[in-house]
Amino acid sequence: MSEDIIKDKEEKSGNANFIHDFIDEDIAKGGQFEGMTVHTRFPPEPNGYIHIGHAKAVCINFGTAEKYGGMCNLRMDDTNPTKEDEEYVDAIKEDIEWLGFTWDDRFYYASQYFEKMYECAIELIEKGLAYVCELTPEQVKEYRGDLSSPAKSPYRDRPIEESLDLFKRMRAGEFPDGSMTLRAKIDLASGNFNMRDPVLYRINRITHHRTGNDWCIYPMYDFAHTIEDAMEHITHSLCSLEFEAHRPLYDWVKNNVTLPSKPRQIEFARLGITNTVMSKRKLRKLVEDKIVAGWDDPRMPTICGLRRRGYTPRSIRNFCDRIGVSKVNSTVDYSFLEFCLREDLNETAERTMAVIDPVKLIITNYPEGKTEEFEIENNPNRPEDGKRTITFSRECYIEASDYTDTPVKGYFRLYPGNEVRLKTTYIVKCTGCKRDENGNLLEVYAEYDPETRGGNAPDGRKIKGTIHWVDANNCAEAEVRLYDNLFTDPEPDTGDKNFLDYINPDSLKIVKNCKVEKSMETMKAPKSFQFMRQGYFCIDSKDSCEGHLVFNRSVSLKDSFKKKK
RNA sequence: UGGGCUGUCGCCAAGCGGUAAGGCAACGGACUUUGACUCCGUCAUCCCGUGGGUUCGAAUCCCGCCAGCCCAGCCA
Repeated sequence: MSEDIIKDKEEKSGNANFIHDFIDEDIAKGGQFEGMTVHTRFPPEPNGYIHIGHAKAVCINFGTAEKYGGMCNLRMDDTNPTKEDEEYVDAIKEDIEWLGFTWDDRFYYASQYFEKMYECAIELIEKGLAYVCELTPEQVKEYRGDLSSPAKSPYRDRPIEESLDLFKRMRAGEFPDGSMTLRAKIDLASGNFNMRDPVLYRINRITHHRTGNDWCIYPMYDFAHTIEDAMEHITHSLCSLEFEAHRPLYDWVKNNVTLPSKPRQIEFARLGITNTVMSKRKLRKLVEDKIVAGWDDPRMPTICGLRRRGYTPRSIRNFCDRIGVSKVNSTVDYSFLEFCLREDLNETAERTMAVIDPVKLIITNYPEGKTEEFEIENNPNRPEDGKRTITFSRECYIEASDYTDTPVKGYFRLYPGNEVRLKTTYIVKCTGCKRDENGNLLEVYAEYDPETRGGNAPDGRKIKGTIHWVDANNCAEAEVRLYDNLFTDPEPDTGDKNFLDYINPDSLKIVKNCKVEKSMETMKAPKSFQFMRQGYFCIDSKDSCEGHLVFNRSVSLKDSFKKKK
């Protein structure tokens, strides 16, 4: 990660982080972490695209390693071939890389430890800590017991030699799928169901995307994950809160199997965002039901969706950093994510003028056929971004909302008799407009003051309104996509709500025939633009956001104007 | 009902016994060649889920209660 980002973190986040406190304690007391540098990992299961919730986990794991001068591995947790596919692996790597994190050569698959895991299982059996169970899935469920009564497991006292033999034959493929499992012998009466002799291995004949048909038995998460972490010498395994109840099992495996290290698992709260669903199941439903165009639809909270929406890697990283790390279930306001983006764009995005709802403005006293050139800064906040040349002539396009016949108090854009500045060029005085028989605005007329080239009045008169425009004789046409939240309910993801009932029918509006500066034609993107609140436009080039147009008037200012009335 | 975890402003979040940081949102105002941005101000004063207790002093320690979340996949 680059220095500016580290600096950002220090400056922008005043939040403490309890994980750091734990690690500080571990370092201080030495013990199992004596002489070890902090080592973390991000272990996604390659069964879908990663979203902003994963980004939080990525930032925490990579960020923690970085803070302590350690390393963070990227590991595909592919222990269940039923759900996984190699196609997601590349997508996940691409998204994490885009976020700005690197893992160098520390990229692993859980499946590469299958042989080691098998050996660990043998060790447990030999120690009398695991046994082969022949209960059917239904029976296991039936025997599990409940809150007040312990589980039953008729095979747990099977002789070690017998379990050993059976387990080897399970691996050899002698038994059908689902007929047997390897179970840990822990505590059938535990209040924690995860400790009631949990399954360690199941038989499942499915071709694995990495190991093909080498295996017909696959390890379960709790058993496998602990071994993966230990094999990679992970010191701190940072995961989300729902694994809290699994920690005793993680520790059990860690303490009963001979492993190269003993990692510590620390859990943090996962991310929720208002008006958004974050569960993979629900996101998949949105894609399958064609409610959105795909996983990378700009309304999706996926990293690839946010990328097309115009989010920058830095804005997402800053967001993840500033929401803090705690154990409280929380739902962050979408407006906070937007704030983090605006903050970044305001600083870095190059501006271009564009008109969404164009109406022609004719400057009646400007010579026909004449064209002038003006230099305009690409980013007023960053002179080093240079300037570009735009043209000005007798006709230009302005927003229809920048004209009114009858101004209400506080309106200081165009109306008959009023003066307004066309950004960077001249001050013009409105002289009227033309409408069709239905009252639709066709053209607006104005006269310019030749003495005000550059937008300054020699007599020092104040001009309250400045509006954006594009040269009608030198512009391009574009389609603009206006995006809003996909859901109308703040928490479509929770409770017994049917999240599909809260789909926002206005989450996408396509506006054609928008006018944009000619220079935008030369940008790589197709003529399609996305829109975000506060007037930031992005050019949607399918894979990435090629640029941003900052354009304040049309929505946010209209809104604030309404409020002032 | 068993086990685990959590409760500080509308939303995040500091605080770790000494008298409630910060950010977002909101609301005022100043400034402004995009009514944006920026800047200034307001925003928990019988209070930190709640009831007790300990203490000179508690959001912070102790006990009880209430609320919410997670766990009974051969998912992760």
